[in-house]
Amino acid sequence: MDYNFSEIEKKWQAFWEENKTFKATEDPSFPKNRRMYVLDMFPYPSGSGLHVGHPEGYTATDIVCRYKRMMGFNVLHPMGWDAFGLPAEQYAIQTGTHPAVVTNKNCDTFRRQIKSLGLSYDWDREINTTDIKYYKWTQWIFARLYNTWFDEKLQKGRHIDELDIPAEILQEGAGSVRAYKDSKRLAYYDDAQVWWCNKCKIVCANEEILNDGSHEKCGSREVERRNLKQWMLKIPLYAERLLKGLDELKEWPESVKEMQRNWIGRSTGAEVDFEIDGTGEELKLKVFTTRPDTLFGATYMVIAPEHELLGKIVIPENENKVKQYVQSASLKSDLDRTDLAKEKTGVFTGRFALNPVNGKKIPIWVADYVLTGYGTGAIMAVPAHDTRDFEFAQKFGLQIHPIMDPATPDSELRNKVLAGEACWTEDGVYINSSDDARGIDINGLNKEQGVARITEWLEKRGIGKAKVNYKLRDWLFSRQRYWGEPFPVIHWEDGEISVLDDEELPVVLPALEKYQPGEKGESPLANAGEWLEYTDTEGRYGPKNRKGRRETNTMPQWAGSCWYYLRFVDPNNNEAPFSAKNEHYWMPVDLYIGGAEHAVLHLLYSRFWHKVLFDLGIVSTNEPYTKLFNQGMILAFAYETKSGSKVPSDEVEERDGKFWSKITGEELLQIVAKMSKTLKNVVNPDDVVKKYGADSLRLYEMFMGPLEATKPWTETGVKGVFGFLSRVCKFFGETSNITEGEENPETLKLLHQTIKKVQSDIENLRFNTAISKMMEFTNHCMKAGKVTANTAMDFIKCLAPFAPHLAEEIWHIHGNKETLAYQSFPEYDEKYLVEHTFEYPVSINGKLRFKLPLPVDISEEEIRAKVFEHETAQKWLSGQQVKKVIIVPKKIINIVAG
RNA sequence: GCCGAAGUGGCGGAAUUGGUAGACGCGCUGGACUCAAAAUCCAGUGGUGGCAACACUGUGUGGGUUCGAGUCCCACCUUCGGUACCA
Repeated sequence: MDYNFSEIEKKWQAFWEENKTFKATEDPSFPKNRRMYVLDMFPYPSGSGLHVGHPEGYTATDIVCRYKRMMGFNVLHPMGWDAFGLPAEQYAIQTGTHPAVVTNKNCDTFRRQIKSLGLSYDWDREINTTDIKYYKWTQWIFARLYNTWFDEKLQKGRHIDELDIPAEILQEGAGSVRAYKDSKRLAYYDDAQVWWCNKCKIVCANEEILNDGSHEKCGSREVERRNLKQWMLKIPLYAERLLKGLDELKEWPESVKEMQRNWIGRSTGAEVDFEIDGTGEELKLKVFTTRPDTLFGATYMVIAPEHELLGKIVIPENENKVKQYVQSASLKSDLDRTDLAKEKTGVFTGRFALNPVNGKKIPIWVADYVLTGYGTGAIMAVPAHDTRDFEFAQKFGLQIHPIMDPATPDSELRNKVLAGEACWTEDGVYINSSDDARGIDINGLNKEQGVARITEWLEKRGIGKAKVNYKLRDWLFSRQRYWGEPFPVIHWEDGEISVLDDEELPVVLPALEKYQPGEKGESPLANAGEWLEYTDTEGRYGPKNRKGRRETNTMPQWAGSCWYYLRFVDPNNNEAPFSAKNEHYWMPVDLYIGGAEHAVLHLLYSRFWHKVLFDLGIVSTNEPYTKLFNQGMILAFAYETKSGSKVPSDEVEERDGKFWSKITGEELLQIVAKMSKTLKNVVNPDDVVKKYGADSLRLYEMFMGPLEATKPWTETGVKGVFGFLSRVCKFFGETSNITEGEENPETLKLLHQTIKKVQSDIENLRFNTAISKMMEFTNHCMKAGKVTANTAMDFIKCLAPFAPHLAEEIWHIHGNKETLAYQSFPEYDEKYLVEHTFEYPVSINGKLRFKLPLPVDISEEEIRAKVFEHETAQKWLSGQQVKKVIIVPKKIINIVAG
């Protein structure tokens, strides 16, 4: 039979759609361990459509789903759109088109393209984060976050109504109670630092700020950090839970867990208060340190340029200098600060602090190597035992006071450290670390003992305490954009804030005439006229007829993707985000596949929301995703000149295995690079489907290499698997190749090997080797000429998850009426896999000399005898003495002689 | 700098986890079919030497452990990804 893929694929896609073959139902007859929820990271539907990178993960999950259905599982496999995002909004600014129009168009393209690949999604569950029926529930979840506080003792989020209000707060009245509650909520509204472009008058993202401190879009250097009122989420409160939870995730890649651990960045140490000298007030500077044991070596302090006490600390004479420094620091991008890493900057405030362990006066500096977002925004500097402090002290001629005798055999290094000429951060024995008057002495102790002793002393004196610190910061959860979920929030004219009751949801995005940002960098929603106004006619949130203004910020793109996996279990529910029944039925997600770029942020944010929902009893599992897998990136060949400049792929021609520029005639180098518009090396799946069919595309994506590897796309590779499918079609699609009676034992053995290999490779997501085994089997069958119907059908079932269209077609050619999708996957029988002989490789002194087929059940004695009988063995052993014979049954024979 | 992953034919990649290196596919070479080409089919294909049998050599580099190392250990080199002064 000719392989008419386009006809076959059209036919079966229509069949599956008409028959709703892949519709998932909450059928109670499947026990929990026979249900499977397989999820892809849903895409942002960009205007350029799918590229061949998308179907890689989608094909992998599809193979697993189709296989699991054949294994008798009830499978949930949904798809949707993460459709809020900046490009649609920018298009709206330029053209005045509502972003929803563009978004829907893009979704249509994505849907059409994905459907053309024959992926077995249940399209009745399609969701879209920009759908009002969806984002109503995103707002609902935000309201839950707002109304939750974190009980440190129970390590659990609880409803704000369960918060105990201290008696003194109660006494102060309703205002204080409200403020107290607000200070405990997981979501809060406060000043936060954002990048601000003075020219564009808008807030910009970190990535828009270039290395030289200029704004990517307008090129001006008029960018600075500004404080703006923002919504923030207190994710650090869940740091410990998020960290511990990683240990339970046995089926997550270790590398992803490691990245999340580093991101959370737990470190233990102490907070210490330093008195500030001579301000006339009782001012204290709080620092966090992981090395409280080195307090005796603290010779100066550094505070961040943004530190709130800076104004009070600076002495009048230094004010100008410091102001200038702070100003220049605010103009630096993070990368700029980094570039200056080797060249540390800072200025002296003119003020001194008192070292609590010995009362010595130490200068307070301001420097941008101290960050306001980490710890307390201030450090004690111990140049003798901290590399950065050492560099800084050397540059500015600050005192270096060693307090630890290094435990090192390198006496030169040791002497340098003791002379204050080198820095030592490892363990050793303390020196110069006692103060009789204050009753503290750690001389002679080691690091571990020193940390414990000093921390205990600080706590007893009430000037410090042991403290766990996290790198993880509060999550800035608002954007000054139109195309995002509106916050269900009212700002009252009296300054109070309310989150709307559930009955008032959704807050629908109003249509606008113009999508330009509002005055002072506000979201375009600030132009929404009447929509902005809110009057509390019923007195729901306070006094009757109080007037307010709606929140004009919107939520970031993360919001919709933080919980979409939950909506899929019950996507059309209008009463709740999802029913408990369906949540119990499907959750947690059994397999989650997506790109490695989401290893930290998306996965951490979504675990955070999930844990809050778990604490509130809204979901039943502690973690959302049982097994996670990161697919690798698909790259494409690109070309560059000798000098390294890139040449678009359509300006390249190949001659004699070399590459030449069509324009300059210069010889070019072939390199492997990310697909990009500028390199013109983007491969569109539509073209591949048209030329070779969806089954070939699917198969090639999987055959290229291991799923997790990054690998380059080649069209000749697609041709290769296309050839394979054509042979399959030609041989198995032809009923005259089917024979009656017993199957040939060789074929039967290879068939059962194939079944076994395909099965275990799918379970382990190693699709490339499964495919090569099927190729081997097909090659064998074509040589054999004929196979039995059983053999052919078992093989077609193995192929079905990979190339479902062709498999269905062949299945039906052989007279079957039902869809192949729910036929049971063949079982292999060990009895066909048993080998009766084994061809032993025989090595002499580790070098392979000959091969010797032997029955597997003979004794070592017999093997020995047979080996020494062999003429090649005699040749190599003549004149040698045999010292040892190693026989590993069914593996190898090695003779040691000399 | 630090963390992580990886270096195997001309190319993408296999290798039962310490036991025959190069499965499978691409490419290439030769042959069949054809007036010819494409397609298809058959055979060969790590390198060096040899008509061949065969021998030597070979998994980034240099050491080591072992009867035996692509796989384990030590040092180094290269590439890719992540990260940015984290106190």
